[in-house]
Amino acid sequence: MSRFSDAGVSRVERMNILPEKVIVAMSGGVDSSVAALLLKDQGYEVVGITMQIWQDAEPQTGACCSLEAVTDAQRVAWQLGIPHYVFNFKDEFKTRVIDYFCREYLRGRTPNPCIACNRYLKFESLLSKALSMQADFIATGHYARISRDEASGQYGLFTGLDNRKDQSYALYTLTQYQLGHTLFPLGAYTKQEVRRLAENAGLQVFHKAESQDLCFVSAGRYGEYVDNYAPTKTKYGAFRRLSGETLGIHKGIHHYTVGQRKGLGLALGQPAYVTGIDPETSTVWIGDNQDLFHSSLIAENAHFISGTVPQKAFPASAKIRYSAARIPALITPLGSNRIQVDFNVPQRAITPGQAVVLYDGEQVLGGGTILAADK
RNA sequence: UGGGGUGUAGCCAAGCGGUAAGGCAACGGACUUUGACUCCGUCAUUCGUUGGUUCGAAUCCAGCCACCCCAG
Repeated sequence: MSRFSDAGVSRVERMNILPEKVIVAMSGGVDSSVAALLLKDQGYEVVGITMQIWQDAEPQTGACCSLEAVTDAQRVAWQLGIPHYVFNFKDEFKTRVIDYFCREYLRGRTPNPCIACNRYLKFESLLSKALSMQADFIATGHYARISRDEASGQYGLFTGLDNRKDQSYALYTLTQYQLGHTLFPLGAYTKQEVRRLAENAGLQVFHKAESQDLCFVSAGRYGEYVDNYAPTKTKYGAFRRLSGETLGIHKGIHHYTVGQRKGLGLALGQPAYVTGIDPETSTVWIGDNQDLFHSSLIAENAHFISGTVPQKAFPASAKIRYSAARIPALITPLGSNRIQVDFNVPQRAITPGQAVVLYDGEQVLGGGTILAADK
């Protein structure tokens, strides 16, 4: 079975017009490889690009952008018969992702580097680069869908059809302009189907493990990463109960996040969780699981994909972390790009720095950065 | 150096003569394109110590050591 069967002849070629050009961000993984494969089969003029973002000579393995990624991506591109280039985005990655990442932790907040990487690296820097190369689109291996409403001309972002792999959460910052120049070829596929497509096409990456963990930090050592990044700004502090009782000494607020249980070293007889972080006093607040539930939050830097900021409260569903269910909520615009989200059901561990993403069914409406849990 | 009490894994703690529960923590794994959560698994050949009694002791007895409390 070969992907070179005539089943792949695209509508574009049949229509006998110049094929549209698309730049595919190839990480060397299964997903972006199949994205390129699908686009090629659909008749696009496909160019593969691997974004070089690692900082040192010690790139991580098993992450989305490691050094091995380049050779894997090259091999796939060669198999597909498409050009492949490696572009250096090291400096931008440093300022837009790593600096942000460390800065947020030092502020007692919990960053989401994947969202920042998507927003600035892929859909600003890479898109800009692609357009300068006369490309019509960029494409990635994200599990999400884009559609255009013919009547209004508006683009919509939707969840990936494979609910287990849906990555729309990390794409909520996209704009109409970006959506108009983006393709997500995997949006209608399941992970299983994607692996099968890769296997059938003879791509050796079909069995590669899922990428996970931070791509720029060794597994499980992000705390040390921040320590090294800003050795003079990290400092020890106290674990304290809401009652004021001091329970112990912690390694620095950047080692903790709201809802965290592991790594506290507090043997209290009951599981202990981080309920809050105060950067002013370097206090990490400790409580029980039940202390983590809140039904309301305030988010800042709200973004609406439609480009129109709602003026009055509206119902939607929302999720407060990547792997969470969408929960019915009432969204209230507060002005200054802030929104209030009131959930029907209390949510566990609403965490400052993380994103709250708003949905209408399967459509992503937008989102914001959580400032604080409320009530 | 009077009296009383307690000594079981990093912490808490069952056990009361029949061959070391449980919780917390820790560690490992699964899950996961962020941080987390969750789930699964591992974790005392040994019960402060030295002897004794017994077929058999963490469990009974004695000495010693440590800590705590109450007294003068």
